[in-house]
Amino acid sequence: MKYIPSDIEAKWQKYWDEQKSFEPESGHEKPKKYILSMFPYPSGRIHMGHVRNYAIGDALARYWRKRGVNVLHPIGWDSFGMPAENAAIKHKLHPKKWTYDNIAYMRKELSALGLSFSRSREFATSDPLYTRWEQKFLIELYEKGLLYRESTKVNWCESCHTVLANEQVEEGRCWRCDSEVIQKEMPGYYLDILSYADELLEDLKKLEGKWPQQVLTMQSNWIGRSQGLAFTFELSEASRAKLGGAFEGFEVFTTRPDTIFGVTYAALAPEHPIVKALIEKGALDEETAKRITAIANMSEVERAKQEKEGYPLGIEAIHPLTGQKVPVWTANFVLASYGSGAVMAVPAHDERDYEFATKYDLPIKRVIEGGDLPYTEPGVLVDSGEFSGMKSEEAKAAIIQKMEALGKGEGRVNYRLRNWGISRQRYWGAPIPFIHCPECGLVPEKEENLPVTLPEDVEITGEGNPLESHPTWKETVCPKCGAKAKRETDTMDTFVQSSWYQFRYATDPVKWERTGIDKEDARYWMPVDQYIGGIEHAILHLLYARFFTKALRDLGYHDIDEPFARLLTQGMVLKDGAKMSKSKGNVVDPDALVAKYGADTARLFILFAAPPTQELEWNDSAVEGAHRFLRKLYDRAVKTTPCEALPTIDHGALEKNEKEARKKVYEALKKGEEVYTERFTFNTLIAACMEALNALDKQKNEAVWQEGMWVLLNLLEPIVPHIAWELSDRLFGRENFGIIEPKEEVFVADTIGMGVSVNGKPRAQIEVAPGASKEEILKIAKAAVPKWLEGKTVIKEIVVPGKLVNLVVK
RNA sequence: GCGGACGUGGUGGAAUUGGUAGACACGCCAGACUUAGGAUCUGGUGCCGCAAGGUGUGGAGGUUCAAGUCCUCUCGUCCGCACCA
Repeated sequence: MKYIPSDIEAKWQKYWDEQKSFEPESGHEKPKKYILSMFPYPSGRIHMGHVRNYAIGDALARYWRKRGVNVLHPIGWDSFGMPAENAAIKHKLHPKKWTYDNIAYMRKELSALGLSFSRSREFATSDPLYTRWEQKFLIELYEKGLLYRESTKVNWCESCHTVLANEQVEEGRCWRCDSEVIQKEMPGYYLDILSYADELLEDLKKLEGKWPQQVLTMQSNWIGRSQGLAFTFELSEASRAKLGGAFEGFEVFTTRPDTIFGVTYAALAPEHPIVKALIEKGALDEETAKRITAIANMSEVERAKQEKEGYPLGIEAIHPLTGQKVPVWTANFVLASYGSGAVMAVPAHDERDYEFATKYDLPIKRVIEGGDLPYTEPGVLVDSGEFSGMKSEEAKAAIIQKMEALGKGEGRVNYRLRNWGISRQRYWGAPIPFIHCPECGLVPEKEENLPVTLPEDVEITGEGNPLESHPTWKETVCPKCGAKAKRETDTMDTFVQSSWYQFRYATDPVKWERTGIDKEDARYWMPVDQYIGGIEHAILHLLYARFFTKALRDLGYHDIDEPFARLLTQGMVLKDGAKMSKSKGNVVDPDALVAKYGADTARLFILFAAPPTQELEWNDSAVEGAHRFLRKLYDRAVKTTPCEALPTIDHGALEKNEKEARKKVYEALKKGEEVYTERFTFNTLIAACMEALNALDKQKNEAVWQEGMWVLLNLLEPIVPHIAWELSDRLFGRENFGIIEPKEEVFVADTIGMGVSVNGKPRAQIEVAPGASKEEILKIAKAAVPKWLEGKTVIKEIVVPGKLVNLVVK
């Protein structure tokens, strides 16, 4: 009988479909596992990255299912987004049709891989029912003050014609299309992620050891919490007069209040209101004013590349503790977007201030003892009035306290994190359910009118927002007063949808229709026990999803703090050392691979070639190798006699090769436990199975073969399910798909191999009886290496039972 | 610049607590079977050497009876952050 993957795979896929084999049980009594691979964007076809992602998730889901655990392993579609509109422009297809056609096609592709997804919970984020609940959440967040609308400078992508969140700008470029991002003043909706900043940071500790350290570090840096002192620099009287009394002073923030006595100047961002006012009043010479305006128009990224540059503003601020006057400058390195856009400058203890002071010949005053300037380490204060002699930490607290007592400042925490701008000026997204009423202002849509859906008859040109230019869609009435009003035409960032989809899956589909997230279901299934996805989402999606989970908790929808208990970040799939991409022409098509070798080979290779967290280099001949193993497994199984139960074997009566084969089989079984539950290094498990099959091949005992197949097919089922179900069905009626306990007797060896080293160099191999004493082992060891002991004295003997003997000689 | 990860045969990778480095696989070499083979099977394969033996985990030191594993320095690759006061 020949191994024909296509026949076997079609047969079992049909069976699983008909039997609804992978639906979770609705009861909440059994132990559960929620295994989730990040859902795909329906771009048209699946790629190898998907295959890897879902092969890992499927292996875990199938493993737990065999252990009798209630498993939720869902799939869905992150189906709103720009590419659908780009396709509409290019191919004259409606975004909705394009999207749902893609979903249908990709669903087939995934089915062909034999993935054990729950079909009943599949959905797309563009489904109106999903939008309905999402809009409801948004309105509730608004009512709670966690969503607001404001006009401010935003990141605008000229190519995508839309606003981007801070997280979606990478080195000044759009995360999706890589074109340059400009700053533009625009109104938009913001989610107050900042009010969760502390919790988001604090809860990273709970994920320690369960998420990759790298991701935790990235999130922590992104949140960027810093603690310090905020205080107001009052302007001198003359300076106030110069500004026409419009400003009393300006606020600054510092994390080093201990260096406050070292302040020799203050610096404002070029777009600071005081700078603007001075320019408007003509208080600065024309040349300088021009230059400052030019800097203010540069992006932060551009500015970062420039040398430090600044100009004296001709005004003075009063030091809050010494009363001395310090000059106020504007400088290109002061960020308008952080803190209050102004800083106190301590050149002696800050590298940037030092560089600037040196360039413009500003005074430098040391207030911390220590090495060469600029000295940025903490230390003992000098020349700091009543605080001299204190250590930095102590002084920080004392100075904050003093400033608070004087009413001149306060201890404050600042974050690098900004609030999440969710407005997008695009068509193919979830509408933001608000209405602009000339009388009542911003009004949420009534709940019974949800979801606010997209109009179907739109023209998509890539220019402007199609909802804005639609003739009638935005015309509506105010839900409050009934007057004529306009609908909001912004749609939501698609990251909103992926921030809570884990709750959609966790809810029974029938309950979902009626009530949205079900608290009891969420309590049972959440959090996701194992989440699997690419490292590229380390900040964006994973931070948003953590935030949204907490926000929904506080709206009362569930009581989970963190959505993903464990996270595995898979490595990329490469070919010729580069990421697969159409433009490089190095794409390996999963469909073609499945057609040629079958899904099992594709899955086996992708899990065997590298541990899941590492990059995986594609190798066609290694795929052949994986296929060869499956053919061999099939061939040997066909030659094995079927049986109904695990055969009983008298281990003591076996030949050496037979014992060895059993040992390898049960070693593989033990490895399986570890790999499926803790380590996820499927490559080592597959290697162990290969070793076991090789060892079985070296003996002919029928019962040993039966037992070997019984165990190996069980172990391999999560990885190569079709062939495993087929063979197990024929040989054992699938009775072997349960928990198999390792048989300890096979690990009791007649003799144990040990290495003998002399002066640390391996010289010989010996075989000793299992219970041999140290003396006996040494005797055998010495007899094995006469050549190396001749004429020498043994001065030290080290015996590590079962491992090696090391003789130190002189 | 700062932070992190990694560096093992021709290749992908094993080595879980310091204890026989290179499991497993790819490739390659030789042979068997065959009309043929890019099928299958057998054997070999870190490097140098006919061998004995030597040598070997990016490099240099160190700790230890023993180091891929621990420590110090250094080189390289990749990733993240990048004036955040």
